[in-house]
Amino acid sequence: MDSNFTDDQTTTSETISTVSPPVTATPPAEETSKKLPSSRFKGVVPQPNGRWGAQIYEKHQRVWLGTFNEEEEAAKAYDIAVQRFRGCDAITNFKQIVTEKKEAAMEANFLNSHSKGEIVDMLRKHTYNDELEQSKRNNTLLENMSQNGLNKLSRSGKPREHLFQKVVTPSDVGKLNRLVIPKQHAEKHFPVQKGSTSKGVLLHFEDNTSKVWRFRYSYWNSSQSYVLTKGWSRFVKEKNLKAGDSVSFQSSIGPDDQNKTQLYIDWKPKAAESDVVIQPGQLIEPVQMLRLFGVNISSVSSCIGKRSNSEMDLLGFENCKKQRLINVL
DNA sequence: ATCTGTGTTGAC
DNA sequence: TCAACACAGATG
Repeated sequence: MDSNFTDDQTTTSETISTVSPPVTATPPAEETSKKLPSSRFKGVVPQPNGRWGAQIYEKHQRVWLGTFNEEEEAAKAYDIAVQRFRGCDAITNFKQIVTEKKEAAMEANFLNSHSKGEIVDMLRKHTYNDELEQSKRNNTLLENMSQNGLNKLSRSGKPREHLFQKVVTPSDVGKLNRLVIPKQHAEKHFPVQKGSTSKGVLLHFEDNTSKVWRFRYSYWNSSQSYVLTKGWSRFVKEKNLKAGDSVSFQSSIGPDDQNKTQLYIDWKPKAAESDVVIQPGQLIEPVQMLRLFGVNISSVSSCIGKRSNSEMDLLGFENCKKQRLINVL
């Protein structure tokens, strides 16, 4: 049947032309017609339009990791996901080039401090790299300022749960007075009755100075988007938010307890591409550079750093029981 | 109209 | 678990 093996590269003579012999026509296994080319990477599947999808399986279910222009990018996305999902012993597409212990530890910490859903979301939106870099900078900053794990506790000492983070778009900080909440996050963390038109609800958020912000939260049928509207522009103004900066949301108690959950909002400026040495105590100026998305997901890595429990939802990890705990920090 | 990513199935 | 395949539904 399939004489269409070897989708090798070797640009052999490709008679792409419209030959189409009337005889049973052995499909070229490429180009438009039928068979999509298989990927040589694990977790990567072809898309009808020539792009590549990444996916990983867990509990008999597929978790979609997004689509990518390059096969290699999709493979890298899978690599990141598989390490978050299955830990350090997971098989990846690319060899893990551990540049520096510190870097590796930072990425490991980054992975461990985000839920699977958050990592998947970053991969889908192609923002993983950006967020990782920001995380690294923040870690460095915190490190310089000494003191440890104050990032997970609110000032009042109550434990916070990170809900999600968004890199704000130009329109989020423009004159529209609205912040679009990515659908996935909105429906997970800020449930609202979709049918009940645009009245929305009033949500209270506390910022890192204990100031309380009230935003109207509603669903816009016209754009099929969840948005924070009334009150948002004031936040943008006071914090001097610029496109590329990030806003993040946390909650105090369990995510299910809608009633008593205290919500928090935080923000951080867009990290610069390189350099920018921040001295301890120095004020951080929001960077005004505007980039689209990150370039490539380079060296994924490492399982240095221990995995903190902190998660009830995941099924057991078989691996990772004997991780070397290297203290880098 | 285009494309994503889900439904589904069968192999490993 | 995994990818191949088809296409419903999301997106622009």
